[in-house]
Amino acid sequence: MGMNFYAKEDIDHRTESSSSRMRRKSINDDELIRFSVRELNCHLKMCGLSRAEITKMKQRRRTLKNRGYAASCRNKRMEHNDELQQDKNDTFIEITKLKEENKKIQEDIDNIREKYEELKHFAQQQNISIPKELEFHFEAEV
Amino acid sequence: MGMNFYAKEDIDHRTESSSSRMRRKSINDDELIRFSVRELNCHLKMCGLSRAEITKMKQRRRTLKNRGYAASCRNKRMEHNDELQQDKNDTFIEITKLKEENKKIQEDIDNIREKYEELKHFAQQQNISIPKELEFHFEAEV
DNA sequence: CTGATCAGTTAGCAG
DNA sequence: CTGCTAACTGATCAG
Repeated sequence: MGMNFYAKEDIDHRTESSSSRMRRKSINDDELIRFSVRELNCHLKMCGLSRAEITKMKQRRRTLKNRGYAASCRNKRMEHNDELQQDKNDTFIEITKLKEENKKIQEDIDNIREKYEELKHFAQQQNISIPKELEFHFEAEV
Repeated sequence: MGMNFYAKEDIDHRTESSSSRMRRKSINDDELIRFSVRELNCHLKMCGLSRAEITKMKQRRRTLKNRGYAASCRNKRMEHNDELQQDKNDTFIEITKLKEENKKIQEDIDNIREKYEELKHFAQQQNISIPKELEFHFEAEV
C-alpha cells in the first residue's frame, strides 16, 4: 500500500535524473532528507545541477520531510486516542471498585445500627437507662 | 482556509469549461454532486459533451464526493475524541464524588464505633453483662 | 456505485 | 527553515 507510493516516486525520481545532464553521483531521497541544508547545497553544486533543478530538489526535500511530519502527526493522534481510551477503561475499573467498597461500608453501618438497636432494646428490657451522652442517633441513609 | 481550495478549484473548473466546445448550460459543482447518476447522464448528454469530457466530469464528481467523505471522516474522528475527553471529565467528577461519599461513610462508622465502645465501657462500670448475641465486633478498617 | 479510511501532498501558521 | 496540522486527493476496501 504505502509501497506503491514509494515505488511510483522512485520511478519519477529516476525519470528526473535521466533528464538532467552531466550528473555523475546523484542524491537519493534518503540523503536528501538526512543532509543538513549546508551539506545539501554543497552536494547539489558538486552534482552540477542548474538553479531550477536545485529548486526542484529543495522542493522535493520539503515534500519528503512533510511526508514524515504527516506520519508523525497521525501517529500522535492515534496515541492520544489510545491514551484516552485506556483512561476510560482504567476509570471504569476504579469507579466499580469504589462503588463496591462504598456498598460494603454501607452494609457495615447497617449491621452496626442493627446491633445498636438490639442493645438499646436490651437496655430497655433490663430497665437500664443509658446516659444521654452515650446515645447515638443514626443519620438517614444516603 | 478551506475557501482557498474551493476558489482554486472553481478557477480550474472554469478553465476546463472554456476549453470545451459548444456547451450552452454547464453544470456546476453543486449540481454535479447532488444529481443522481441518471440525472447526471441526462444533463451531460444534453450539454453535448464528448465521451472524454463526460469521463472527466464523472471523475470530478467522484473527487467532490470524496472531499465530502474526507470531511465527515475528520468530523467523526473529532467528535469521537471530544466524546472520550468528556467521558474523562465526567468520570473524574464521579470518582471525586464517590471518594467523598466513601470518606463520609467511613467517618460515620468511626463515630458509631466510638459510641459503641463507650457504651461497653459504661456497661462494664455498671457490671452489666451484655449477651453474646448483642456483641458486635468491628472489622479492621479498610 | 457509495461511503469510509489510509497515506501522501499542499497551504499556511507558528516557532 | 522546521515542524505541525487542516483540508484535499487518489487508492483501496467493504457493502
